[in-house]
Order: sequence, then C-alpha cells, then structure tokens
Amino acid sequence: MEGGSESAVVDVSTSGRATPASSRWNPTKEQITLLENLYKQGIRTPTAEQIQQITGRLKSFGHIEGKNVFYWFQNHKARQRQKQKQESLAYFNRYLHKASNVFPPPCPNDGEKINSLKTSGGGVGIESAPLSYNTTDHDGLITGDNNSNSKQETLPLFPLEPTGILQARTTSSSLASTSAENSTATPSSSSDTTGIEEGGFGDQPFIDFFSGNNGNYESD
Amino acid sequence: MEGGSESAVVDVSTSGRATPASSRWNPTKEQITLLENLYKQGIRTPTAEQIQQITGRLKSFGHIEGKNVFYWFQNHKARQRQKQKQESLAYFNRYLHKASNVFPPPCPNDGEKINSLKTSGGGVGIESAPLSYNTTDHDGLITGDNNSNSKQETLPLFPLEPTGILQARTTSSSLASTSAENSTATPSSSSDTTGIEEGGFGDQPFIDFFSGNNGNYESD
DNA sequence: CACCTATGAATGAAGG
DNA sequence: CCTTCATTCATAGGTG
Repeated sequence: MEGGSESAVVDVSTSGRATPASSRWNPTKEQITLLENLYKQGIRTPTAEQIQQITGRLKSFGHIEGKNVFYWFQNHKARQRQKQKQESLAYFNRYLHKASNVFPPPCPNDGEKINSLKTSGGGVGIESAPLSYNTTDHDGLITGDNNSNSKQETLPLFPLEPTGILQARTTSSSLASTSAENSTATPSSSSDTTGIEEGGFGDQPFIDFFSGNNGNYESD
Repeated sequence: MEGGSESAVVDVSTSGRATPASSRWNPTKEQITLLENLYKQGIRTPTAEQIQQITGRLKSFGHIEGKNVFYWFQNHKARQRQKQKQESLAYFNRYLHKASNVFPPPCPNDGEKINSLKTSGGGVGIESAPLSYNTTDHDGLITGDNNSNSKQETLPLFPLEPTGILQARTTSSSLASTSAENSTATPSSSSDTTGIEEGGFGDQPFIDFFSGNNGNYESD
C-alpha cells in the first residue's frame, strides 16, 4: 500500500504521538468529549460567537481552529441523523419482511452512547448489539442556546418499487429530505424562496443505510 | 473518537466458532464478485435504493449490512482512483523520461473505465487516440460516474444532479448572526451571510473561520 | 512469529 | 443542508 510516496510530514516533536500538525485536524479525546457534550446540550449549528468560544476552550487541549468546530458540528449532526434514519428504516423494513410479530417495539431509539467507533458492532447487527451504555445524561438543554424542538420524523413507508429492473443511478441523492418540519415560523416574514413548492407528493423513498449503535435524539 | 467506553465486543465463542462476530465485515468471494461486477457496470456511488437492493442480494451469501456496501463502494472507488492516478503518473513519467518518438497510448486503462477528462485544451495535445478505445461503453447505464481528479483540483465537469431536492430550511442559525438571533436570511439560495461561504463583507462582524485570516483578536 | 499488504471503517474537509 | 472526496485508523490475511 505504501506506494512509497508517503510524504509523512509528521514532525515527531514531542514524544508519544506524533504531532498531528500535518494536515487535517485530529481532535483529541478531550476535545471530542467537550464537543459531544455541547452537542448534547442541544447545540447543533453554533453561531459564530459560539464557535469562537468553543474554539477558545478547545485550544487548551490542542491546536484547533474555528472551522474545525464548524465542520465537526456539521458532520456530527449529519451523521447522527443518518444513523437515526437508518435505524428507523431498518426497523420498519424488518417488520415489512418478517411480519412475524405485529407488535412493533416502542422504537429503535436506543439511547446509545455518544459515539461509537472501532471494534464496535460486537453484535453483528445493525439494529442489534445493544452494548452497555449509560443513559445517565440526556439533552440537558441548559445552555444559552437551546432548541427544544422534538422532531419526530414520520416514516412515510417507502413504496417498495418492484420495477427495479435495472435502473441506473440517475445521479440522485442518497438522502432525501423528507423533512418538512419547519418550526421557525419567522415572525412576520415572507418566507418565500422561489415559489417552487413541492409539486405534490414529496415523499421520496429515502432508504438510507448506515448502522451502528447510536440513537441520539436530535432536537432542532 | 476513542470513546473509551468501549464495551468489549466479546463473543461467547468459547468453541472457536467459525463465525467470528468479527468487528468488521468480511466479504465472501461471492459478495466480492457481485460487488465488483456492479462496479464494472458503472456503479460507483449507489443510491440508497441501490444499496438496499444490493445488500438484499448479498445477504444470500452471508451477513452484510447496508453500510458495508456503502463503504465498499466508497473505498473501492477511491482506491481505484488512487491506483489509476499513480499508474497514470508513472506511465506519464516514463514518457517524460524516455521521450520516445512515438505517441503515447491512450492511457494504461486496464479494465477500468477512466473517464478521459474532456476538459479540452489540456495543453498536452496528445489526447488523440489512434485506435478506437472502448471508453465508457457501458451503455447509458451509468451516469454520474466521473470525476477524474488528477492533481490539480476537482474538475467541475458537467453539472450532475439537477438539484431536484428543494428544501426550505428554516431552522437553525447560521454563523454570522452575531447580533441578535437568527436572521433567517432564507438561505435556500445558498450564499448567504453564513460567513463561511464567502466573505461577502457586509455590515456584520462576521468571523471567517475558513480563510485562516481571522480578524480575531485571539492571537495564538 | 514478525512484517507487510489489502481493505473495512471512520471522519475531517469541501463543494454545491 | 446534502453529497462526495480524501485521509487516516485498525485489522484480517498472506508470506518469509
């Protein structure tokens, strides 16, 4: 694999792990912890001010920039969402196939731990592997900025399309935004974008994958 | 994130079961074959639907999940490109050294379909292929496949995906809103005051985390 | 048994 | 926000 052209720009300055001051930022454990904590507080898309503050605090643990924080939240949110989607889908999909038990569980919202990672998936199963976790903390929402908007995305039950003969990927999107949860009523604001409202049924068969053990609630 | 709270993925395989509840999916020959076949069909980044479909078929050969398929394609594509890149480079390098009197062949395209960058005006002027090379003759099956990123920058190529997905996002606060709250500048059209998209430079003390040129008082 | 390679998985960074 | 690319980590599997 090492084609040889390995431009390891590592600058093993300090002992131990080479300083990652090479290319992309690699968060330290502490940084991750803090970020995840903030995320749990309800922060999803921090404002510039918040980003500055967070960055400032994170700098104590290592080099970091504002954009790192920004990206982190973006990615984290997106991925949490993906996982959640997949869970929901897989969960429903199973019932559509099995139908053995017509008593669907409360929901696959297994309050998992914050973030999973390597060596995960002990129980080979997307929806399985209920690893031990502590549901001690949840959305605290105690920060100055919190959006207590519990959005329960209703699954539109994708229309199993039997015409799947050989459809070439029409360059479509993988993730469809079936969401229509617009809480921001925007007080007296003409939220007129382009006038292009959905032509009708906007339920796209969003069939996402991704698994893992995570079921963090999202409140946007 | 080395979350630390890593539950041992132990598996009661006291009898050394062949089923290694492995931490990671190990594709079988059949699965690989099928995947590679699909890849050859032109599928690079399957949609969610396709992934589900593929996964379903692959399940016949062994346990597999959607994310496995997803990752497989991602990795395969990336690595093929990587290989292609270095091959092309080496190939080109060879000619640079030899400077033979003949025209270099179209390209060392093994069995892979490598979209010849039709960027035109490549400058090289050696794009003439004397023999009819089977380029992307995979029928109109595929579509979005492309992106022959060489070393410069991602070639824009044709605009794939007509952005049929329209979403009126009205939630969350973007960056920049340093004043009061979310201005909800109807970011549907992108390019708003996020401060990240581009320094529009207006009246707000937005912080540009990206340019590295932060007017931040926080000097390191 | 140590080392190397191939590859699954994860995630930071961008683009649009 | 959604999609995709690039980079990196971790591990299964082959080889001397």
